[in-house]
Amino acid sequence: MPELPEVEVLRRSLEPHLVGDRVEGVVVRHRGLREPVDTRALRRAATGRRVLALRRRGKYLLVDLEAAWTLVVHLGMSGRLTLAPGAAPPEPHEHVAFPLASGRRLRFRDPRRFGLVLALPTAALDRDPHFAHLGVEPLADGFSGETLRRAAAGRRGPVKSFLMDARVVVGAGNIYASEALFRAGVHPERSVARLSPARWQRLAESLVAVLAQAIAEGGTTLNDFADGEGNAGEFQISLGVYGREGEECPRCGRPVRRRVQAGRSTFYCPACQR
DNA sequence: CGTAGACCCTGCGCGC
DNA sequence: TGCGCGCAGGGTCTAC
Repeated sequence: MPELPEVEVLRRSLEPHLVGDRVEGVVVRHRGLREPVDTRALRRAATGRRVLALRRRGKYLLVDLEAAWTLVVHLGMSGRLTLAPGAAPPEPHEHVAFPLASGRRLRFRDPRRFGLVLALPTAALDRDPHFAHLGVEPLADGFSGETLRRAAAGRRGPVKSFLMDARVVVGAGNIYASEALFRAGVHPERSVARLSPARWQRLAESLVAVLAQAIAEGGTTLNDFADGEGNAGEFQISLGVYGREGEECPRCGRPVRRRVQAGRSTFYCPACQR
């Protein structure tokens, strides 16, 4: 479900409802996520704390709490984080829930259990192994083609894998990597060693533009993405190539192709992307 | 060192 | 209708 735009849409939708509320407890129904849920650590960090702010780093949602604790939530492929009335019965796959002083419940649901919920000291986030290796934020000031070009120096391999490498730049997953490459006219299998500075710049600008537009349109809802209030996104209407194998390229009209790269589907137009 | 592939897990849509 | 297969928005570990 979630790449950078979806997590950012979620953050914005939850923020006004969550900030100022207080976590009253932690309910863990299934601790077998990407990493085992540490119930005691979550309770110690969160119980009785007010929510101070919601932030995002890459595809991680960060819930800053009093006493310098931060809840870290990653949605994996199928995770959802929503606010529910406190009396609502647990949904299927509602693995972790946080009852709130307002009477509501923040619930984490994740059928595939590739997601993550943990607590860390706020000041230690950058040093934590989950974050220490992460690359630049594409929507931060200063991100440019030069950022990408420098990171690619001495590297090999296809540019699509490079764009999805969180050690380089965070936030682009399978959808937005394909879309940024399409907008930039860059073939997904082109080697990073063979891209001119001008084309790196086009690629960086395309990535920023596609992420920003996706956020503005509420994210991409292919199957089940919804923000914290349950609203679906609309960016899927604006997708140029992703999931459109065989359909007409919106630019040249020739059929969009799909091929598997590093185990993931890549969609592209062989005529427009070189 | 960097890259490719397997793997974690459940659910859905498709073709037979 | 039922069943098996392939596929799915992520990340990490291992083998080369």
